[in-house]
Amino acid sequence: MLIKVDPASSVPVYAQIVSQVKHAVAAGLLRPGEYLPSLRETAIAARVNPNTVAKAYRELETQGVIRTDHGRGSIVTDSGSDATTSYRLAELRRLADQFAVEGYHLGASPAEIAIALQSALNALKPQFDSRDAGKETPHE
Amino acid sequence: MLIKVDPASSVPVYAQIVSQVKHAVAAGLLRPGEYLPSLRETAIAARVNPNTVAKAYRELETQGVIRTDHGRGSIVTDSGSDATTSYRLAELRRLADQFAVEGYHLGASPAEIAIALQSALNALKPQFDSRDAGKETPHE
Amino acid sequence: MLIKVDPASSVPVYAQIVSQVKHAVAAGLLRPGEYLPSLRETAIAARVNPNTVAKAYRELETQGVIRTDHGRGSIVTDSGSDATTSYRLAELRRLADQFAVEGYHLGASPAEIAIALQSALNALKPQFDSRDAGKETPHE
Amino acid sequence: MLIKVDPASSVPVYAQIVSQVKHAVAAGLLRPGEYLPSLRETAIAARVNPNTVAKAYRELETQGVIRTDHGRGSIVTDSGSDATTSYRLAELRRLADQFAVEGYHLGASPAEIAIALQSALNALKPQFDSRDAGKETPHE
DNA sequence: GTGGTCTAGACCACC
DNA sequence: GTGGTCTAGACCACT
Repeated sequence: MLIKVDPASSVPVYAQIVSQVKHAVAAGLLRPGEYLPSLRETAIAARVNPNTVAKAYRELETQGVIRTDHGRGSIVTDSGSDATTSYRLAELRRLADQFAVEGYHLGASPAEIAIALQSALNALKPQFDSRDAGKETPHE
Repeated sequence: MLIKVDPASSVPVYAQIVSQVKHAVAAGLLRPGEYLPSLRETAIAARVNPNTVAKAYRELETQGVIRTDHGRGSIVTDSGSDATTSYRLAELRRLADQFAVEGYHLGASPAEIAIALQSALNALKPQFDSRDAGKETPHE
Repeated sequence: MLIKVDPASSVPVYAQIVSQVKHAVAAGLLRPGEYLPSLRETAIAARVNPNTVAKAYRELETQGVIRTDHGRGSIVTDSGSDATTSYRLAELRRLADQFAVEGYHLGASPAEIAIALQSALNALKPQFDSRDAGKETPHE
Repeated sequence: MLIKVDPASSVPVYAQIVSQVKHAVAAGLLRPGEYLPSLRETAIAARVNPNTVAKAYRELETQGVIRTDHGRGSIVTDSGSDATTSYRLAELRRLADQFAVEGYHLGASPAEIAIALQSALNALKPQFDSRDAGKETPHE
């Protein structure tokens, strides 16, 4: 779990950390139940202030990706949001729309856009599989 | 071309305007060559400070979506980015990856994610078609 | 709207501010639509660091008591939580239970406890009335 | 006497234990003179560090709810605070006020709030009765 | 003017 | 050891 940050970027450092942790979880580099590196550890590794990491971890907690036990550390909890289905689908549609529009303005064709997504989904396939197995067929 | 803005959102007002104009262009509500509503008009309609709209228009100009003729107004120029192909594909891949990860954390399945995208692309199909016709068959 | 803070208290300063703003709203000293004093103003008045006030305001925002417009300030929004009824009742019951237990351990009788509550509710009566009027009989 | 703890809660684990013991006493699950489960027992049952339980018991002793006999265990002593009447009433009023304000922000009506309290008091009625009998009619 | 981000560093609470 | 609170002060983004 190695976090790298670009302090010159316009996207806030804490948001970069949030994004990287979410990617790591989705990519299976961090598994549910596993501890995240401690605040200070991450702060040193990423060469940022511990407060900044704290803010990122707080944000991850409100998003339901991790859970923090005071005095012990932060644990990956994620196995899908527990939001209502209707909210999830609406949100998904919103993100899809945004992605499609960005693709359009990049000059890509619908086919190119769809292929790019397939490629991204394939890269995450193992995580989807193991999660969905845990959810839908717990009888194994 | 009606612009609505949520001042309490964490995404800056000017960025909301940028995003809405880009959506309008991608959706064909604003066509290349057409004038945007004037800065002042937009400011009143959206109940925001004219400076904020000015910033949004400036940003759109930087992104190559519109062109501003001093004293006359702003015209839609966009018909796809003129960035290099390799940059476009890399950027597209980055966006796709991000979309896939967000979908994962929302608890959606790969199929649901792909379907959401198809649905969004279909909604924009007319724009893609007319643009691609203009691009690929200039022999007309 | 005067905020006072006891830095020696075991309850965090930011939580003291949250509590005082909520009391002020419930008491009608701050009315929906009104601006809160700015971060810096409050920080100076309460003799605390602006960051501490910022944390309090952020917390009030997540609780739905205020709404913050970037660059403009924070506005009182509260006219009752928009949580689901079942959640509200469960939460209310939890708080009531806690209050009753505390009363027991203070050595108070059930009658004393009920009277103390009536007294507190009476003090807030005008606020309840105006809110409920706005909600239930908007035909006036 | 079964203690359950949520390590991810923002209220400290030791405070959760304190609160639960107080509830148990108020609810009559633990009666004056009775022994609490041993420190170690509780630690194992609640899956927490024995030091944490020790801190909770120390706090309960300070509050006058239990008494610890070295080497023998902890006994419930509580049958109401021995604070002065004026302090008790002031404290009660403070708690009532806080409860009323929280109820207001939850969107509840005064009637709903009062009813929630009655319901909570009724659940504790047997304890109040037996305690008050012991206090007010020691002539038996 | 407003609030937001980040840093540096002290001190505390919890386990 | 862990995370949480608070301060001081710089700098930025938004309106």
